[in-house]
Amino acid sequence: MGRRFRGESHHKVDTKGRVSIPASFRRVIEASDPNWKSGENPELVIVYGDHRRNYLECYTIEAIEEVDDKIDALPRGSMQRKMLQRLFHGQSFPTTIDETGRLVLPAKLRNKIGLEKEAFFMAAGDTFQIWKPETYEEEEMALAEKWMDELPEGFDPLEFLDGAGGA
Amino acid sequence: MGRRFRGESHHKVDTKGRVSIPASFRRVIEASDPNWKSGENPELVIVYGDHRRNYLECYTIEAIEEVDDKIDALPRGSMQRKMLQRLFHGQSFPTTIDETGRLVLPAKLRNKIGLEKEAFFMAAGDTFQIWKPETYEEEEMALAEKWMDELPEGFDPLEFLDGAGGA
DNA sequence: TGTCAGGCCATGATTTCCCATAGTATCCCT
DNA sequence: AGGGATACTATGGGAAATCATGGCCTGACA
Repeated sequence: MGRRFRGESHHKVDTKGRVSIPASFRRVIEASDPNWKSGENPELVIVYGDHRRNYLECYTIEAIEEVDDKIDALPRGSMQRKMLQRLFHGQSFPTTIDETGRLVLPAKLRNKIGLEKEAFFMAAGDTFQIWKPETYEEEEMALAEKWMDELPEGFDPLEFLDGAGGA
Repeated sequence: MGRRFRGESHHKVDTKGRVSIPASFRRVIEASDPNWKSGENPELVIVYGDHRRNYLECYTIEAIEEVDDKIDALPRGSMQRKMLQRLFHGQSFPTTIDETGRLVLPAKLRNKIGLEKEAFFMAAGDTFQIWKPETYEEEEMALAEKWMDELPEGFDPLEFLDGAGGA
């Protein structure tokens, strides 16, 4: 995996669905697009998934190619392959970052996650996610809190770094 | 493999069987037709298969040539070769995309998959599929749901990317 | 001579492209 | 360290191009 995304931030979404993406993310996207040359618009792939997923996951070209290769390696006709193809080939949207550093989210994608005036960006390793801010706060924060609460008293999540237990 | 198809969408089918195909698919079809020149109509091959198949699978020229080569490599007279020839040479229909970006599906093909007013397009790697929307939702989604339900609790299909087990 | 398919034009809706502005961070020079 | 000059960031607006779709016209064929 090349460079990683880091950080989180909020950005305005205009009436045409345009959103600036965090400047630091741009560097990673450029570096992870094998065809990108300075002055051009780097590509990326947005995977939106089925109705159960309420955020958009953005893959760099390198990241999505890695996924594609793994899919190609699965037996043709297998259910696993079919499902992953549906998700990564069907329920995805290839796009580019324009010269002003913006991404255009078509109405279909905005509606899917209920995006309106503002978007929340969150880094997740070699991908990043776009959330409707309210959804993120309500659902994800609640989930994370719940999970943390279930940990044994005095347990520091950092311990997971070294492979401590837990499902 | 050249560029991949990505995305899914719905399009109207008019009384003559004309359907717009997703603009992004056109770019891939053009790029994957070795004879295509800007301003001309790119070619592709629709494989419809036997009565058991209820969708149309569309191959770019490059993709179908790859298939043809593989068939040619099989022993003449072998059953496999015969079957694949029937499927890919017999039960298929070469066509082009017209200048307004539409494909014409002959009545025979529309009837075969029950296509009426609307068609559902779904990318699948180096091919894409055309479904009657209802068929797709009912049959495929049901299959998928069933399959997902049978997975162990808390199992994320993404784990298949890394070769996790399961039939 | 009615029907049907193919080719061509028409139109509204999106999307893309290009330009504009204000605010911040950065740099550089003395 | 001051003080601009410069570069980059975040956002907006309008014009132009493209898309999806419908309708018409015409020639072929029965």
